[in-house]
Amino acid sequence: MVRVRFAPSPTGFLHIGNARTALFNYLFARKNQGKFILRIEDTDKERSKKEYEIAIMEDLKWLGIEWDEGPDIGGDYGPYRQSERLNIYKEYAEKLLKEGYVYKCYCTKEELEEMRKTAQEKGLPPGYSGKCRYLTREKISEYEREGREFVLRFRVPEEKIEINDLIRGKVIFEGEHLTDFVIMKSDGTPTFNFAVVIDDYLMKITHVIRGEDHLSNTPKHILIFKALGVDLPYFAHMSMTLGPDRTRLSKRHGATSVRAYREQGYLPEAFFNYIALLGWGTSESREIFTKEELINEFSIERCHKASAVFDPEKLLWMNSYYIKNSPIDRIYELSLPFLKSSGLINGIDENKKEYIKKAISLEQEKIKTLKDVPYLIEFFMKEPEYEKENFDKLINQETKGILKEIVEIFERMESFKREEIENIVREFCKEKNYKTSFVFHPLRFAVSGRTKGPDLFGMLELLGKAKVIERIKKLL
RNA sequence: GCCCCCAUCGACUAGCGGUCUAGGUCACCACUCUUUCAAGGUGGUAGCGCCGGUUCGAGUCCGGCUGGGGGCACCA
Repeated sequence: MVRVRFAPSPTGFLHIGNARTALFNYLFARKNQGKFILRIEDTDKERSKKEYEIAIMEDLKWLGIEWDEGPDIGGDYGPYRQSERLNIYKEYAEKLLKEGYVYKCYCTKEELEEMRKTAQEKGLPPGYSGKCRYLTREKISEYEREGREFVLRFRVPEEKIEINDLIRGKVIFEGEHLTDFVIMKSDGTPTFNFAVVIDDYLMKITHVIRGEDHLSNTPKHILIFKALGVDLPYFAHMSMTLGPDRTRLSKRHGATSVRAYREQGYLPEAFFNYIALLGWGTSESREIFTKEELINEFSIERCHKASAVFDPEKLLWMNSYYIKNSPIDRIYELSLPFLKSSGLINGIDENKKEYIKKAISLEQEKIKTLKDVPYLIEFFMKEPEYEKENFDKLINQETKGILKEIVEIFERMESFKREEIENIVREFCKEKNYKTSFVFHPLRFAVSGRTKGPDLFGMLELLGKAKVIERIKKLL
């Protein structure tokens, strides 16, 4: 049984790069009929916030990434919040201490700082020198008497460590480049490197799929797995998500949280689809996939080794593509929050529902994000404002005359259907020998206050005879 | 500084030794459709980082260089 996990730390909103990691794990789990587990890595007490934990879960759900085990729904291998597993880490740390895999280190911040400096000068990694590795009994009791705090460090052996990465193949690290690292902090909480291993082991994780930034940490994890005497999971280190300047995508690059895109009016399925294409692709370079298709097509072997630049432009295109191809009911529902916050509508007015839906559908092909909707249909809901520049360009004695005649024609019409309006207006142009555009443009402007907009006749029909006539007359 | 990973159009990618005069998508440009704006259609600009090898033959295999990224914390 495949078991994978996504383990975010709740120090901010769900980041695009993390969302992609979650997605790949999710796809892999579903593809293999396995379990997808959500674990919250909140051992950093300073930066972890409950509200971010909630936000991350909300955004995952919004994306359609649902988990089988997690802090909110539980599971057989809980708890799923690291802050609630502290005694577990302590237990295993003591076991490793007893067995000699780790030792107590009493070094102070200053001593460590000094060590880093000299190590750097010697061309060694800026890590730990092993000072406390073989302390004498006397020295230990002396430190204890002083009341010095200690951390637990892993005794790194000088041996080759080999990773068989599912994406990268064989990766070899020389043990000598690793220095003794901390597994338990002086406050009794585990470090990330220790907690992941304990959790992955106890939660029976079979495949560790995570970002490439963890590749260099993996030797440490392997060392701990070995010290524990347990089997290694499979490792798969996926490429990073970069900003346009090819550095790791971060706040500097603007909107990098899933939440921001959600609030900007992106559809979850568009975001889901786009992000799957970052560092992964099919042999046909297909672009559009449903969630089910993605689950079907996904394979870890097709994951790219090279990192991928996040391209908001392409996401925008994909979003508009999904909007164009979604049923109007869905677009309507998704647009409601945006219509409300723009003040265009208050509650859900059932009477207006069909009207709004039609308005949206007239503009559907033009919507790039849901946030565009209020502006695009605004003039269907309230009186237009006439911009002076266009007014001067389009409304003059001659066009006023034309509009007057049009009003008269409209007034004589019994019904006011798109086809009829178009026929009658075109006929009018022909009779009077006007170029159609010479009539259409002022007409559009008169009823909508805009020079751009949806299909003119569809717009007139939806607005309705009375409204159309009223608006034109008001202008004359 | 040391270690690790990576390298096809501006971006995402297809390509797993000959079928590549390197294909698709976004963006860009032109044309087209048209009542505006879009959308759509058609076409176009643009790429195998460099140097050596291996081979009858290299984008594809190997090595080096260069370039980019990541890691080396009592952050995760």
